[in-house]
Amino acid sequence: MSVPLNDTLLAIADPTRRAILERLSRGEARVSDVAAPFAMSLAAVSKHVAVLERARLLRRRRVGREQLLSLRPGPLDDVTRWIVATRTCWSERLDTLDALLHEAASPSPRRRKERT
Amino acid sequence: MSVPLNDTLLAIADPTRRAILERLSRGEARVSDVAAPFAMSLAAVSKHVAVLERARLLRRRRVGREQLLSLRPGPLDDVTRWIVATRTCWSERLDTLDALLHEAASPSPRRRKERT
DNA sequence: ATGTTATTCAACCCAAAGGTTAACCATGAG
DNA sequence: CTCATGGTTAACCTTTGGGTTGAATAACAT
Repeated sequence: MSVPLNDTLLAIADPTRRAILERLSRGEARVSDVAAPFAMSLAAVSKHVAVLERARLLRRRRVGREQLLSLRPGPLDDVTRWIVATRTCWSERLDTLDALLHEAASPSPRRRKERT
Repeated sequence: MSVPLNDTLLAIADPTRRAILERLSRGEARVSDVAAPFAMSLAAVSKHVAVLERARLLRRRRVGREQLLSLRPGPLDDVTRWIVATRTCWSERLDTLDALLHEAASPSPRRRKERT
């Protein structure tokens, strides 16, 4: 039942939805509450909430005719994991090492317009 | 010179672009190299690279007629920061705390008054 | 000079995303 | 029952995003 990374990223790659999550990070709220700060229709916010729900980033709890939304940050961990994995795998140090090797190995430096 | 969080998230919210970044995390590569694994035109990949470049997630280094691309993971840190900030602010423990309080404090939890 | 390689650019196409309004369900209040 | 409240759904519109192809640019090889 784990959520595809892409769904998670698509979900948070929108300012409105991030604001919703931030709001929920300060406690439960109804859809209307969450919608209040935005200059858009309730229907639009409802759609955003649906996207976040499909991405398992929030949970709905029906209480009578209202629905209390609460944050479910679990899927965000996969994002963090991807970032960590991508940014630390070889990359940087090896990058600079590579640059050093290139400089050292090439006797004829073409032009040094390159900026680092 | 910092990049808007939204640009960073939009940039990595695409499987092709993530694959490009993963490729670059294993070292520099030319656009053609990066394009090879994909079943799409070079022009399409070139556009993806442009998106990543605008998001400051990679750097281009012109060497003759080729362009060496290398990872620039800096902006990803802002993503991590946002995730940490969002997921740790109140939320979880308070969620469970809230649940506990409801269970413990109200033997007959009819409803919570919130008439606004 | 001519051609080849590496890459971008321009003009399109199509699908998806984000928004709107209006109609539609539920539930709680009177 | 009736009505207002809270929210979703449906139909629609417009903008954006990802893809294509074909021509353009730029550097190197011959």
